[in-house]
Amino acid sequence: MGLPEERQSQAERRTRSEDALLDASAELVAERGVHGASLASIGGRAGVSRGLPTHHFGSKDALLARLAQRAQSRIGQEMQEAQRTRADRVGGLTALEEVFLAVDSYLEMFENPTPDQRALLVMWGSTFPSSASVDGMADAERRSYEGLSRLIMSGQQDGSVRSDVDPTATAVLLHGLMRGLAALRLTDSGLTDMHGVRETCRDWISSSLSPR
Amino acid sequence: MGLPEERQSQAERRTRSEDALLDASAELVAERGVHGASLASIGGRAGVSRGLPTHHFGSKDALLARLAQRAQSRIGQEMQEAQRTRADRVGGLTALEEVFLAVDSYLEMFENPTPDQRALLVMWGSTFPSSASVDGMADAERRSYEGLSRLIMSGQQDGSVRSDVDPTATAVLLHGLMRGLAALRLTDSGLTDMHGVRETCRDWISSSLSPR
Amino acid sequence: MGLPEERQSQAERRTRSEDALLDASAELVAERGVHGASLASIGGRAGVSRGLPTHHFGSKDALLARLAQRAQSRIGQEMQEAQRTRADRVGGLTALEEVFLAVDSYLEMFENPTPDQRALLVMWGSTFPSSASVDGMADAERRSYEGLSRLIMSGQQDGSVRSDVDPTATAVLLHGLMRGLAALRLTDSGLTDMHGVRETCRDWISSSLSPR
Amino acid sequence: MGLPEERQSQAERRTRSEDALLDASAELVAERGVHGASLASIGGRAGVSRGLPTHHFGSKDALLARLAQRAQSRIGQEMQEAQRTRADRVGGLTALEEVFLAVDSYLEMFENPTPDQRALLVMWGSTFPSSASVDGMADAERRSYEGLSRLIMSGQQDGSVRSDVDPTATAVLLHGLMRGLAALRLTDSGLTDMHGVRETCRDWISSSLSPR
DNA sequence: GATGAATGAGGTTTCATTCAT
DNA sequence: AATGAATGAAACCTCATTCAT
Repeated sequence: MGLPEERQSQAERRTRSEDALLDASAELVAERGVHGASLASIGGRAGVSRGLPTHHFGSKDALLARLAQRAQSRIGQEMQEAQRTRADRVGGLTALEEVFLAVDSYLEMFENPTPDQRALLVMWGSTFPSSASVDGMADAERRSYEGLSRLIMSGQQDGSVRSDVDPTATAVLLHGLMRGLAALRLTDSGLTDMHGVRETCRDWISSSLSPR
Repeated sequence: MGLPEERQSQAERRTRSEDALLDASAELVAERGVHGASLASIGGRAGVSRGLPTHHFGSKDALLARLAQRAQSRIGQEMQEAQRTRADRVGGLTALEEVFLAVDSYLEMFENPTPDQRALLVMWGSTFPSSASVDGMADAERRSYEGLSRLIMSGQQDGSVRSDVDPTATAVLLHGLMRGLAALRLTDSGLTDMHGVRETCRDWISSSLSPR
Repeated sequence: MGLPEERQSQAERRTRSEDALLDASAELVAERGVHGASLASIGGRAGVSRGLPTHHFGSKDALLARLAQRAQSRIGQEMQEAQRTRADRVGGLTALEEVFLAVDSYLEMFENPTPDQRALLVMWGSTFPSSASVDGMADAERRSYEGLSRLIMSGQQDGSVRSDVDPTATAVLLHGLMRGLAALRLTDSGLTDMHGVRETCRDWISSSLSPR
Repeated sequence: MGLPEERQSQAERRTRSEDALLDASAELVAERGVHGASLASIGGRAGVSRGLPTHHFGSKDALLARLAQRAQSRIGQEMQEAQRTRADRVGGLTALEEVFLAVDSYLEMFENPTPDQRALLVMWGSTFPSSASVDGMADAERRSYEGLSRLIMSGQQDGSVRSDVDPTATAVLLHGLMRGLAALRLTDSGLTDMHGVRETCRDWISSSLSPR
């Protein structure tokens, strides 16, 4: 009620198109990389015309930025979901347990990554050249690292993390570990024992951060 | 003696040309990425003609493969050098100390990476898409991971590494950690405290792998 | 009275929309040229939808033709106005005085041209290529030239113009002079002394056409 | 002698290509306008590939600038030629006679304009929009107008031009007249009596500038 | 009457590669 | 061995136009 039906229909059509385009983009970026995913191929895979991607998003950069944004927000939701599920089961979580869970649920995703997740990592890889960037990527990376840093500091306050670790360096290390492992998983599909790696991760975090 | 001088200088000139081209390639790949480094720009940066890169290497893929190869071998040499230097100073190294050193000297490189080192990581980033590859990259990655794995197993034999760790999973973890941290350094030039991260790394390895 | 009020307001709204679109078109054609003025930008500048220009005028060519027509008719009215004003002040005008006035009032317009006037000249400039045309432009140009020609002939009859001038060639000359000077004014906004040029024009016409 | 033959051949080939491309550009700009002359069509008309125009000139703007430059220099040469021929015949020319000749030889060109000449005028027409320009056009126009202005002043010194005319305003007027008449010739190919117009021009200049 | 989603042709530009010199 | 002229495919983007709402 409120809006005339036609309006809704137009908006719906637009939303549907955009979602289809972002889905297609995610697949193609995951398969062929940022550069290999041409706007024409994206249109084709989405079942629309070659010109629609530009028409809707204005430019390829804008499309990629939107894709990154969507993937980041979905990953964030999934990780919050994992936190909530776990908290419901075992009651309150210590900060250290939250660190565990953050790393572990991230790695779990990459056992069977969705196109969005793969695409996001591919886009991350495409930002290694010094003059390259994907809009919104740097910010999201910083947020991720800062979140870890805060978590560690609050762990030092609630006693679940040793007080003599450097929160900043530790956050960088965890961040690098997560991205690096996820990337290895993408490049080496023969890396089947991701599960064992996740366990080892947990042990490392425990032995390095738990109070003796 | 042996070859006529003229011949020698021909070969020398060729070698010099190739090195200049690879140097230029490394810089440009580091700056603009694999795709952004055009053969024409490589020729230009090397101070030679547009056609020479193709003439020498046959194709862009071949040039990139050669660049990857050179960078890998240089990095390998530098790491062996570090091992040797250290061994000379303190006598024999335990396997665990070799692991320390492998990770630490790798991270040290990326405090001030050469164009070769940056380029190699950029090329690694460009292999994240499922259908992408740089010739020789996958093999080198596997060798790196297998070397770590062997090192850990020999550490379990010489007693410097706890016997209950999984060598495979641990090698993957270390490998991912190295690549991930190096990549973070490239993407976030504000990441100034790489030194602190290296120390934290040593602590993690120690508390996770040393016998209690 | 007559039409129901609703009908009238519908028609009025349509007229207002069209005028707004033509105003926007004039501005954009003056700024960016015939090709640079896209239908979408015209809709945007007029504060309506992207689709309305096509909806109202059917095609871009038709819109441009309407714009040309409106601008021509406005310019014609303004010049007639000038004639009438002058005639009221000094009584009857000789044909030579009418020629003076035609040229002078045209040039006066281009001291501070309206978007319509600029746009019309821009459209004239876009007809220089041999295969180009703007509907209605050629006819209007011919009418302008023929009017001048007739004026000169009637000047020869009323004695205000020398009898040995060629009316046709003179009309062409005057026509070219008007367009050329207006165009210079558009391309060289530093051409500040249009006023002096107008005076010089009057002198030229006088010394070339007045009986000795 | 001097350069090795191969070098010459390469350079020759390049020169030939560029000339062919500029010739084709002139034709197509004259026919279809600056915008209608696509790089692909230029390549096609020149009998080379679609990509060559950009390859040689870098961009469409650069190509147009080169075309304008070539046309301007050719026109300049042709007008100097006319001056020289005339001076040889009748001995020294007064400044007023040089003005005559400048205007007359320019108009003579446009009785049967070459593609270069047509193209240059078409490019001039494409600069009427306020945000449009062709590199080098504005400068050339200013030089043309300044040359006329200087000519008139020197006519006032040698006594061939009346001392009470304003050299600046007169130069503007002549410049506008030349451009305007040439443009009329282009737009109205039915304007057959260009010859009569040229004579009328001479009379106007004479009666307006000659001392009484 | 009006909107704006969608199409697809066409434009400029970049670039790896081929080849004559 | 080396140059650079030439090709042609493919990329991104703009835009007039069509059409469902």
